[in-house]
Amino acid sequence: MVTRTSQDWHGCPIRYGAVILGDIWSLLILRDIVFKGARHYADFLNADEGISTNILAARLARLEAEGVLSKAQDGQNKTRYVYSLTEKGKALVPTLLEIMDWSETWDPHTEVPEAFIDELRQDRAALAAKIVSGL
Amino acid sequence: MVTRTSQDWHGCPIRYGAVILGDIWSLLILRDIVFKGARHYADFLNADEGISTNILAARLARLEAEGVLSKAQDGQNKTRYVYSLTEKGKALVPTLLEIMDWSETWDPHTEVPEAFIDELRQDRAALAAKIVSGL
DNA sequence: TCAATTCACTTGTGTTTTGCAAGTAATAAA
DNA sequence: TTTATTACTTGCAAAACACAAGTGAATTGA
Repeated sequence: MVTRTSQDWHGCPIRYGAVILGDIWSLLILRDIVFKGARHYADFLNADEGISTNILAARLARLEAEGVLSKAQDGQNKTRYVYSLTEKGKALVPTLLEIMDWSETWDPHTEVPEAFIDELRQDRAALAAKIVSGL
Repeated sequence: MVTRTSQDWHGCPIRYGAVILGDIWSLLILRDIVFKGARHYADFLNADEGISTNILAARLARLEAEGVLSKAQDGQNKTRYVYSLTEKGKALVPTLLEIMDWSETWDPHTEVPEAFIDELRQDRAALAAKIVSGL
């Protein structure tokens, strides 16, 4: 049987995607890195979503293990690590944009800048490429 | 345009989307309804993912409360209920397709029929419309 | 007609995960 | 040398979850 923590989740594309996207904290970490310029542990902690430090550490480790994030030392400073998206991680940007489009349409409280949504709906691929190039 | 330094998005679209998509079971329920023709409680239970009955009931209730699913009596039979996607729920199909595209690309174990992936990559909007029309 | 079965759940119990507070080790700055 | 920063780990209580069993309404079969 397949449980939530099972390693054997492969085969179905939705189920595979759910390993990363089917988790609130992983989604918010990706958001922070793509749209808010988060790069360090403290950036994610201070995103005001209230993630616990142990959960953040676990999620970062999992995203790294899944090949979505990579972790590297930050220059000279040996206490700092920089988290960045791998190619596999960057390839999730269109999915994030699709979620944003859906939320903007269906949630009355969601407020995305109009220029952004216009750009998104006019040519999503171009916007995705632009965002990825700025990462 | 929205830059990485834009901090003040009043209703964050990713966070809103995470309410529904940031949950493994909700994603799998949506998959079952869109791609496997699941309509009844038992269909979701027997999807061989090992969801517990209490969790399934909780997720169906939440998806209904969020306006993604609707629940109706199944014809004469008063013990059966039919779950179906609302317009808001149908609007999630493109996101599911995007996830499938990503998984097919990045997970070597994911197996999506080639004809499906071809159709998806050639004209995703058309495929989404076709799937939605069949729901 | 009435016991058996189907269906959609709910309840109880033990386990796992999470939230929260505090602590730690390694560097860096003062 | 002391204090601060950074990225965590640890411990504990609370919540969520998995699993098994049970419930009640409706339907089917004899």
